Amino acid sequence: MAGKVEARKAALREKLVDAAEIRIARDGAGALRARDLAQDAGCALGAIYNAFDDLNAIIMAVNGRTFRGLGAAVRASVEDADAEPPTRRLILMSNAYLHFAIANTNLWRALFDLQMTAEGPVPDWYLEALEGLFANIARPVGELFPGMGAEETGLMVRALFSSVHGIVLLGLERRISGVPPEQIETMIAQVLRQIGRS
Amino acid sequence: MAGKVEARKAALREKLVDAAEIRIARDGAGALRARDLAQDAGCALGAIYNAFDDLNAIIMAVNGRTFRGLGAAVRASVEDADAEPPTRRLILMSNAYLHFAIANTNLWRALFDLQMTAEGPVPDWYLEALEGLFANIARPVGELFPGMGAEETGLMVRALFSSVHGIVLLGLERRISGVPPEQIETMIAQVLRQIGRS
DNA sequence: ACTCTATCTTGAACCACGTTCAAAATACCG
DNA sequence: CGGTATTTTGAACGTGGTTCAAGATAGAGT
Repeated sequence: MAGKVEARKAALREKLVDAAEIRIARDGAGALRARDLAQDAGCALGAIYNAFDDLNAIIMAVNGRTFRGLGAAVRASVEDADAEPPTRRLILMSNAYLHFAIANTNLWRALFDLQMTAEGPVPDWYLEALEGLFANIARPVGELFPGMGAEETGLMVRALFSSVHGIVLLGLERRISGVPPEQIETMIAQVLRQIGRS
Repeated sequence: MAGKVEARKAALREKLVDAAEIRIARDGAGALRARDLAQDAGCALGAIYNAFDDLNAIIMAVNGRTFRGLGAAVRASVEDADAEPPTRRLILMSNAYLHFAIANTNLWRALFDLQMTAEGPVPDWYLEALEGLFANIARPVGELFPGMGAEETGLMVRALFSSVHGIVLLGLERRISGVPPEQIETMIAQVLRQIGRS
């Protein structure tokens, strides 16, 4: 039984990430407590630090799952929409982004919270997941601006993603924006339609 | 000497906010420590809680200053630009926003960090400051879309602000965006010019 | 099967931090 | 100047992430 240790460790890691996902989804990443996690996973407090470097590493593992789900949601929103005009596809993806953020607010927020906490480099899979999102946006943008150079197109893709992200981010902050969620779709459509208007 | 106590208290408050501003600007709001602050202000640890409810209240006081500075910077950017076309004025304001964020990254970040921490309502002055920013944007937007209803215009104003905010936010996160600061202006201009194109 | 060694697991302990509070100092009033 | 109210103080409390030495366990060699 050479892999027994490995298997136990992997099982513990999975239990910890499961528990962390549930807690982050319910209470936000800032409310994650090592002692709660140990209790949920049925392990000792110190065992967490055998499986992961620190709590942040667990949050990053949860972020990995979240990013996969987000990517799938965005991709699915345009899966059968090849025939739609590019602006329409951008709006479909943005709405998918919005509804993912609404349905998983705390998990989604954790994705962009690595900012102020950690200093170290962002893991590769994180950047790759982001590039995956950008790739979806790049197709309709390329159709909208056929004459645009590659570099400028890349900037436009990032600019559009950031714009939609900003609208969703502030829009979900009801206390600040004062805008009901239904109106967020309207704002996204306003901006994207103006941009895509030929 | 009836006002002596008041004056001392006010002086302490000011010293605390000064010290907090310096520390937040240098290390970020998350690195603010009550003990450091007490040392900087030359008061006892507990005295902080005589002057303010808690550390968050000090951060909010700093946010008040930051918001005033941000509002002034944005206003100044279009002060002598009445003759410019609306799109140009939107770009001027956005660039002012960007450069304020670049020059005061940590202070600017703190403005939008009240999200996950506190639950209570946002103070009135905060919402008013935000409305002040929106009012600046509303003028050029009104000129760009003369036929638009008041409600729709309001949404467009918020949508544009959120878009620029998103571009600046992710743009300054070099680790994520991989876009050099000079390119952020380009992204803003790309989006705003597309939207304002008549 | 039985060591023996390396590894894992455990939870008490450590440290940092926000916040509180009773005592000491100070201010204000008669 | 004496007495009361307020403020200031910093030690102490509670919480929470992380560590570590001791005990438990697994796998290899015989």
